[in-house]
This record gives sequence, C-alpha cells and structure tokens, in this order.
Amino acid sequence: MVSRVESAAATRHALVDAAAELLDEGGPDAVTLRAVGARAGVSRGAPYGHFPDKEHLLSAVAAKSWAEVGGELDALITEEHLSPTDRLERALAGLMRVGRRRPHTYALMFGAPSGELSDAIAAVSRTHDQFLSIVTEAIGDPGRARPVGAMLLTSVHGIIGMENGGHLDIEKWHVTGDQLLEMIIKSAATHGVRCSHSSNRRKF
Amino acid sequence: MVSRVESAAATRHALVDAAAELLDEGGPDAVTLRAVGARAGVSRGAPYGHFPDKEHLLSAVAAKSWAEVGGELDALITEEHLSPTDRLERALAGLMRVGRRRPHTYALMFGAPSGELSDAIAAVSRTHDQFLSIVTEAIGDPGRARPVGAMLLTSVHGIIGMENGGHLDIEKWHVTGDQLLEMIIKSAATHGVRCSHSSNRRKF
DNA sequence: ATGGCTCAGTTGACAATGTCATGTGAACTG
DNA sequence: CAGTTCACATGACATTGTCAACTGAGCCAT
Repeated sequence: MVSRVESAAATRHALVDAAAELLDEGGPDAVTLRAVGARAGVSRGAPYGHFPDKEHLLSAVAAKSWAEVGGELDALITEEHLSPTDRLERALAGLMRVGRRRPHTYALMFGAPSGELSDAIAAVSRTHDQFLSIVTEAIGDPGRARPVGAMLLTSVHGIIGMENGGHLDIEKWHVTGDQLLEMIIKSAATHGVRCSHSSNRRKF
Repeated sequence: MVSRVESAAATRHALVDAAAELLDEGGPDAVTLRAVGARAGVSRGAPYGHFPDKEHLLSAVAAKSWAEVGGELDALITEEHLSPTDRLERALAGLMRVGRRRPHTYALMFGAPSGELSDAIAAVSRTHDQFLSIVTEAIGDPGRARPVGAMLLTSVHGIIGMENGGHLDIEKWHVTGDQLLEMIIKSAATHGVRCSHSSNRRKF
C-alpha cells in the first residue's frame, strides 16, 4: 500500500503542515522540533531525515504559504467576471487578510530568508509574478506595472507590519489600515496612468 | 565615589547598551543573557536584578533606539535653515538609513511589543509625535497631517521590510527602495493638498 | 567606629531546545 | 530467504532562559 518512499514523502508533508499549524497557533516559540514531530506523529529527531536544519523546515513552511497565496491569486486571475481593477484590489485585500489572520506565518513569509532555501525563493518568485500579471492587466501604462506593483506590495506590507507591530494607533494617526490601503490605491492610480497634472509642484 | 544606587543605574545602562550592540552586530541570536552580561562586565544572572525578563531587557533596547531616532528628529526640527519639506524628507531618509544600517535593531523597534513595556511604548509615542509635528509643518492641509504621516511612515516601513527581507529584487520590480520612497512622497503631496482632480476615476 | 542590615551581583542547578551519533526494525533486492 | 538500505527512534550533549541560594560591600543606628 504505502511504499517506503511514499511514506517518507507523507512524513515530510506532515512535518511541514505540523510546523505551519504550530506557527499559526502559537507563534514562532511554539514551533519546536519536538512539538512538530509529535503533531506529525513522529518523534523529535525525525525532521533531520528530511531537512538538514530547523531553518530549512521553516523555509519549507514559508514556501508552502507562498504557494497558498499564489493559489488564491490564481483563482482570482481565472475568475472571469472580475474586472482587472477588482482583481488587483482583491489581491491586495487578500494579502492584508493573510497578514491579519495569520501574522506569524505572514512574518515568516516576508522575513529574511535564511540559507539558500531554493524552494522558498522559487515560490516567492512565482507568486510575485502572478501578482505582477494582475497589476499589469489593471494598469494603464504597462511599462510602469513593475514599479507600481512594487509600490502597492511594499505599502501593503508596511500597513500590515505597522498593524501587527501595534504601531498604527488610530487615536494617534486618525486612520485605519484599510483607509491607508485606499489612499495607496488612489496613489497608484496617480502613478500608474500618467497623472497629467502630477507635475504640480507644491509643498506637501 | 560611586554610591550603590549609582552603580546599579550604571550597570543597567551597561546591560542595555551591551544588548543593543550585540543585536546590531550579530542579530537576535547573538543577544544571549550570558553574552550581554559578559559585555557589560557583569555575570549571566545580573540582568535579573534590573529586568524581570529577557523580553523586558529587549524592550528597554527598543525604547533606547526609539529615543535615539527621536533625538535625530529633534535635531532636524531645531535646524532652522531647513524648509519644512526638507525636514520631512530628511526624517524619512533617516528612518530608511536606520532600517538599512541596523536592520536587527529596526526590526526590534517595529516588532510587536511584548508584555506591557511602558518605557518602550512611551518612547515610541514621543518619537511618533515628533515625526507628526514635522509632517504637520510640511503639509498644506493640517487636518490631513495625521493620515498622511501614517501613510508615509507605513510606506517607508514597508520599503525597509521588503528590502531587508530580500523581497525587493530590482530585476523583478524595476525599482529601488529610494525610487519607491520618491513615489510615496509625491503621492503624499497629492493626498496632502487637496488634489482637486483626485476624483478622476480611471482604471489603474 | 562597629555590628547588623540591605541589596547588587555571583554561582549552582534545572528544564527546554537544537543537534548529532548510534541503534533498530521494516521495506526492498538478489 | 538472507542481506541491505533507509526512515525513524533514542540517548546524549551543549546552549540558553530562569530561579533559588549564597556572598560581600555599602549603608544605618548606636
């Protein structure tokens, strides 16, 4: 039934899933090799048969999470009844949702990659490309798609980072993260199409 | 010469400084209570006389770093020969510099605060206020200073986070962090003054 | 000045964790 | 069916955060 190699692959999957769950539920400190092994139904040293390092296991988790986001973007792209603009807005909202609902996983995804972790890098690159294609379809000037996409992504990332860090106090800034996202999207419109009047030079 | 309380205060300072240095030099993993104690000239358990927890020590480091940034902003504010706009741009550039030159410290500063850490919260609030005053002076519409300030801060934060996470590949996005910052600043101008035509509804 | 007190700092100990060397049993091969 | 291989288990070890017990020097009252 289960050949040895199949079982090994299943174990590897179980380990990554277990680590991802533990990260979501209890944050980085809860991701212990022992806890991962226990949840995966194996024992504490088992991960070393599949990953050289705890860091590599975590990078596999990051790759998996990036692939999941990529899947959501894919679903968005193939959703025919959506306008390109809607697709873009939903993509950004989806990222915000991940950042809010699974902050630890989000932090891992956007954290500095450790080691080589080719899997994670490839997954990130793929998902970035999908996001880029969404931006390209939504934007008027295709030549500006990449910079504008980067601006949108970095801005959303900043909003989530400030929110999750507790640095976006509404009392102080008089805005919510969602309002900031809206501002950013409007800015993208200004930058994306040529804002014919964008050359108006004034003080802020 | 050195009264007991003076010596204690000096030790506390030395501990915070040592932790800050270790964080800068070797990242979070290098900040070991034993290493901190050694660098501060005391021994491994000494921090527990001044902080209930390693986390509280780190939050003291965060408070110190926020206060340093606040000091830079203060210097900027009292610099008479600068225009309000220049002050704002320099403030943003200064934050970028911290994020680039001291990524670990920056991450600690903007990381989710742990526990109560009233010191850190106060330091953050003070520095945010100073930044806010700079934005207020630079902006045309004072009523929008807070939201626009938040947008600038979050955007810079996002840029730094993407850069330090290795997710701002120039090959892919065709922009640098500095160019993104420039785009954001222009957007702030659009949002800060009333962009009379900002109601132009177009696709991106 | 002197005996007792206070408290900063040290040291020993312990549990948790990442990591590795060694062992083991079941799946594969001839 | 005998031997090999490989996934996994287990014991062991160094490191680290944390705390209890200890020590000694500054401080106070007499």
